Amino acid sequence: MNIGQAAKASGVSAKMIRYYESIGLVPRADRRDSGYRDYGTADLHRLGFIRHARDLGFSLERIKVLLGLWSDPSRSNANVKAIATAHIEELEGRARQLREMADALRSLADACDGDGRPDCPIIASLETGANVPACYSSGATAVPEPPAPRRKARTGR
Amino acid sequence: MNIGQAAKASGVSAKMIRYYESIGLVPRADRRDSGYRDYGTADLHRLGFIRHARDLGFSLERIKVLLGLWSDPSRSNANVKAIATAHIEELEGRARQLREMADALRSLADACDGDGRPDCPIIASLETGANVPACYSSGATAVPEPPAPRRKARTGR
DNA sequence: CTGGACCTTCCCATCATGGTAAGGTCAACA
DNA sequence: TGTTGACCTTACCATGATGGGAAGGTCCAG
Repeated sequence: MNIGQAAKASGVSAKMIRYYESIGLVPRADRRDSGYRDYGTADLHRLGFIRHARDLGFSLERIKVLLGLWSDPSRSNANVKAIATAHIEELEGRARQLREMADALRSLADACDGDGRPDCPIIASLETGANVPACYSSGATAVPEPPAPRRKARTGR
Repeated sequence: MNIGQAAKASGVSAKMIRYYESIGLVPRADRRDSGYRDYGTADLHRLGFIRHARDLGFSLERIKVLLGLWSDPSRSNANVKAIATAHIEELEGRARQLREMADALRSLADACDGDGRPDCPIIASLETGANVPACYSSGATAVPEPPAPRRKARTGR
């Protein structure tokens, strides 16, 4: 089976299949005399596994671990569950963050008339930072230089 | 004010300030004789605006537009609101997708005993794709070759 | 005058994916 | 048989937003 066929069958693009091979996520494929890669059902199975894991948002790094567990007949489902749980928390954290942003922005948008005049609470909040969640801890204008480590703090100049 | 000072005051790293300048998001900073960039309150204000927009998840591309509207005294708040609304939908879409993944994975994890044996519904679902949301439309094994465009469909070789 | 905190530019890495270009292979059809 | 065009190969570049580091210049307090 050519790489294009494998791609269609597995839902992983040919480009990605080659990439996965290059980073060692899948073993080097068999080659025909022409140099074409040749895939069998075991390869398809593995590619499908990878695609499903990607569909669940797993990073390739973690998928590598999952593949190892998959092919380990003496694996512990506790290990698998631990990886899954960690990943769930990451997903939920990211989702929460996005939701926070969306909520904050929606309340700003709700306060905006959108009647064509320049007056706009959205712009105003971007100016001042009011009602903006500051996801990256910001620091900046908020904290007044916490423990002041040992930086020279070159005063303005 | 040096770039480091501006970074601390605005919450945007020096690295990013230079990058924003290089892509034209902020105007080229004034330079002192030494070649050092020199920032004033207007610059800080602009950097703060950018940071707040980033905190709301706006892309630099969209922030460029928002900055244009910000500095346009005859802007229409309808334009601003439209950008915000589009962005809210994007954020919610992404959040929904992450949440879907998390939910799907959580139900798999809940079905996994985690008792140390190899038996694992998480691994099983990754193999078969059952209960995996297939966020990228997958196609693959699901659809039976939709309208079959006009591809030769090299049957397996 | 020296040390070290700061600045400059330039390049590289991330993560997963897509695009393109230059060239080789394969099968179907005239 | 030759042509056609769908397919394959490798290699390189791009994305978006950010961080890291190197090599070298500037500034100021002690």
